[in-house]
Amino acid sequence: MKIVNDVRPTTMYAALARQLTGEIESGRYKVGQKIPTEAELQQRFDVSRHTVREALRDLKDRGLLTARAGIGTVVRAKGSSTRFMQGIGTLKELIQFVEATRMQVLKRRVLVADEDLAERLSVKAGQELHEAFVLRFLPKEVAPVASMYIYVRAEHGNVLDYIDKAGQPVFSLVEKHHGVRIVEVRQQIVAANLEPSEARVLKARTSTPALNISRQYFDTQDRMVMASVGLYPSDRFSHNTKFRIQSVDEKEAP
Amino acid sequence: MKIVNDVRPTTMYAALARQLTGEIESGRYKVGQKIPTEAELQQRFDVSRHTVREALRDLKDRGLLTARAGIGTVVRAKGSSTRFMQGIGTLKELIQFVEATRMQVLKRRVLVADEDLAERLSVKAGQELHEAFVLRFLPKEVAPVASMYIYVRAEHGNVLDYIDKAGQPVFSLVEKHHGVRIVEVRQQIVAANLEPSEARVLKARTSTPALNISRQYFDTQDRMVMASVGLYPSDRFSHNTKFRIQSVDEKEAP
DNA sequence: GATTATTTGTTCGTATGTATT
DNA sequence: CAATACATACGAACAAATAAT
Repeated sequence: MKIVNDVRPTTMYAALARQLTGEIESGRYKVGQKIPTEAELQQRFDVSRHTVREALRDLKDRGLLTARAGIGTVVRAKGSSTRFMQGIGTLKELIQFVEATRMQVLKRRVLVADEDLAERLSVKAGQELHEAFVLRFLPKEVAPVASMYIYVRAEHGNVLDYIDKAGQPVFSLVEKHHGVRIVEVRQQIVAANLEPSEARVLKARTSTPALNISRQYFDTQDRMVMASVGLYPSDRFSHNTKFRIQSVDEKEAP
Repeated sequence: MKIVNDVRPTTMYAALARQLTGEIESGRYKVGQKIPTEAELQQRFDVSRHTVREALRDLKDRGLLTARAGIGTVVRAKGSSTRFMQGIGTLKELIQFVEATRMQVLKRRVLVADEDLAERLSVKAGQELHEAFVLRFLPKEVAPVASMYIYVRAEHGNVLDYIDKAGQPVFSLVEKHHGVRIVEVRQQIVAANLEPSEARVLKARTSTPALNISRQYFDTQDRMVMASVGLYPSDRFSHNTKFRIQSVDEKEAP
């Protein structure tokens, strides 16, 4: 089992992005201040302007920088601590949610994805999958916060043996046990009404409104590694997000 | 190149992105299938490869495409306008959503927030507010994607005169007209069932499940500047978020 | 299994446009 | 009007991943 916690950048713009991120976090460039121009960065790191722009694009996408023609590129926020629009903090929330709840496995089975399921989980039809049907509970509650189906590929099926014991998200179990790295998570939220059978296991009334939250986890090869489809009754769960923005208009000098 | 929508792109890659989006939505390229190679697109539209890649990058960012070296570029999802409107997980998406829909104002009134509303909107009870009840439509659709109540403080009430004309988010109208700066957005999603009256204006069936999405916009003084409470029927709207995970270098402050 | 062709990914160079000072 | 700085767009070349021979 090989854990590739590969932090060393593989491309030049990734390296540059990392370097700049560090300089922002370390306070060399402060929030509200301008960073050097593209031309200056180009000289300083001896790369082409295109490479500089790719790196800057990365930081912009992550909400750390904003650029305006004629002005320059301004630090919008400094990394890790705050939450940004890109969902960086949302993943942390996801992990926190998992760690704050306990899980009870009700059913297990092995199945082959038909057209419909394959479509919903972003796998090819015919893919063999292991499925677990679980309930999630808050610490002292008797009624579950959510019911959910969890799917992993057949070759990773054994992780489902541990999911109710390890107090960590299923996706990190797969990462640790099988050396894959999750790189992207896609989440879809739709509204639903509880069917009688669903209401029963959730100890809720039939046709209570609920959030249907599906998540799919992808590795570096864009392969679906894990998926979950959950029902969260509206009286027990709400989905909250907070975006911090800083629209840049002007700034006082230091 | 024929552009159907009333939003005219300002740059070539934006035009190309729009064109490709349309071809995916119209079913010319289906989910799971490959689109033409970059070289072919370059020829077909007579632009440089750089321009093609910028357009493809846009679609990838919006989750419609995924590309892999050696394989090609594959349609991952067929975007918005057919059935689902993509939801808002980032500020960029919020602005895109607003620009892609048109707004119809049904009612206006002035009111004073009682305990309950004040609580829900994060203002003090007694605050005077201007309210607009609006519908949001996708281009060419007759049934609205959403109904929503929009609230602004009394001193900014006049912006509600422009919200159906300016093709921009209400919060940026407030920013421009009154010189405030929105710094934080809080969003809450809960599941709901449509009441008969709500179903009527939305042209939907009663007790259709729907997402109830509330957003509150705060300025630098942490003052609620604007708020909205919307109902999004589940057959017309889903809330999609994508987060990319990068190496968690996990160094803690002492 | 090795080689080759195909396709996206990265990197360089250059020029022009647009917004701001 | 001129200088500055980012935005867009053209061109070219090689690398890396994959599929086909």
